[in-house]
Amino acid sequence: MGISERKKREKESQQKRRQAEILDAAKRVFHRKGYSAATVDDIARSAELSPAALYLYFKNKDDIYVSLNLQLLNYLFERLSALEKDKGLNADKKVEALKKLFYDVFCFDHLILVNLFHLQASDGLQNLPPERADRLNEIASSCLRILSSILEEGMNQGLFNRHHPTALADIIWSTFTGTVLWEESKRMVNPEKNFFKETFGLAIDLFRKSIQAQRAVGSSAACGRL
Amino acid sequence: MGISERKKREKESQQKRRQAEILDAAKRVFHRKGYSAATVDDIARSAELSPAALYLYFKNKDDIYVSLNLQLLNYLFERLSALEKDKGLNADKKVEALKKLFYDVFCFDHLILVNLFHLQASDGLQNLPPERADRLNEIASSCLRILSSILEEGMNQGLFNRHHPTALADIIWSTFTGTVLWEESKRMVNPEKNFFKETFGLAIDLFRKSIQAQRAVGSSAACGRL
DNA sequence: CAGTTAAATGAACGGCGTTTAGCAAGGCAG
DNA sequence: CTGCCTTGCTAAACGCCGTTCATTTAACTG
Repeated sequence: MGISERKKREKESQQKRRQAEILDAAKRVFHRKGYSAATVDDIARSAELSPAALYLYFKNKDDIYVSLNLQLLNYLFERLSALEKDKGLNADKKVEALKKLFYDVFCFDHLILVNLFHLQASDGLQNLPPERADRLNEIASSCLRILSSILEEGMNQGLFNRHHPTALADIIWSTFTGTVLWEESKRMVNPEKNFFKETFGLAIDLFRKSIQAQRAVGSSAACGRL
Repeated sequence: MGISERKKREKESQQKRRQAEILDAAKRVFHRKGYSAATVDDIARSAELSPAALYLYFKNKDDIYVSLNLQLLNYLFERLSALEKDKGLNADKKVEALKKLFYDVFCFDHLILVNLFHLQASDGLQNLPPERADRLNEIASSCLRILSSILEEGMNQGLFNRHHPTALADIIWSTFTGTVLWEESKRMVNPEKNFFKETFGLAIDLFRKSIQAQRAVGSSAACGRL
């Protein structure tokens, strides 16, 4: 039984390795050709497998694609978790740290990121294995939850004016999403320019300023939500 | 010659009418099924034409789609133009008016809007007739230009702190894009909820507050109470 | 060596965007 | 009316691509 155990383990790890190989190949192809132009044949060839083989490890093309997105969301989640737990920073500093954090996520793989957002509100999520769709939603809302808890922390510390934390988190996320898409779109005309870092950095700076409680000038402190 | 002129005119207007009919039919289908699920057959059936007939009036499916988006962008452009020229509002009030303006654009056709943004940074724009692609870029950058000129006006009036106007315009546009996508994405889980107006309104309020020159913060603006 | 299982494939299927060759109807000259 | 041309449209076919299935190959077991 020890032997059959080992075999089972080896089999599983072998399968995971294949999956990872396919994902790597897919990533290369998606990079080169974009989502819709990349064919399953391309991915298969890049992975040195037959197209049919991919369907032993993924349900369909979208599934491959979403799996790549999950890698990226996982990275985002890890970074956000670490930031949330960081005792050395107050909430305001944490918001400032979002500049670098999201920039790193952007650098992690900005092409995948663009298509993640495309997927976000599209109809492409309907024929996914439900387990994968659930995981996607779960991790996305975890990230949002962390954001809003950081903001709430700031309000409780008296650093930020009171607003609905969820709404603020939505705004941060929307700004991130929109900036990635818009800057990427501009890059299709001017491929060499990349202003994501500057634009998003400025957006976060303005955002911080707009929610910071101003102790000296009393009037703004009364700002309430809704 | 008068006769052949008239015939020519009649023919052209007849063609335009067909185009408009097709676009209306396409709009209905895209609404019902979304972009990728909608087939050319669906659109043709809805327009009571054969699929092949559509290709007499549009280059391909994407072309039909982009033409719909152009209608929407035109609407946005008209509204922005009117706002820019409005003598009754100072720059700060104009920025505040963006809340309603963008909300109206959202209401104009939020499903088309979502897909406009999908298209924005995707590879779907490569096989368009260049005339259409140019028009798309042209109108989009016109809108951005108006935004940034409103902001610059505010800076010159001493209402706003100095920033790169283009960067600020990008931020507004990105926030709009991102909010539409994110709220639409949330609506796929909870179809009855729609927080676009509130979220985007708050985002604009915060944005205004963050760029307002301190002195000028009089009665009108200060806190983003909705 | 036979039997079983796992991994992978080649070939085919079906949907869909697109193209092409050709048809029907109306105008117009003779 | 007849033959011909133009205009607007279509039926059928093409080709690409995602996906599936029957089959093969290889490895392991007893």
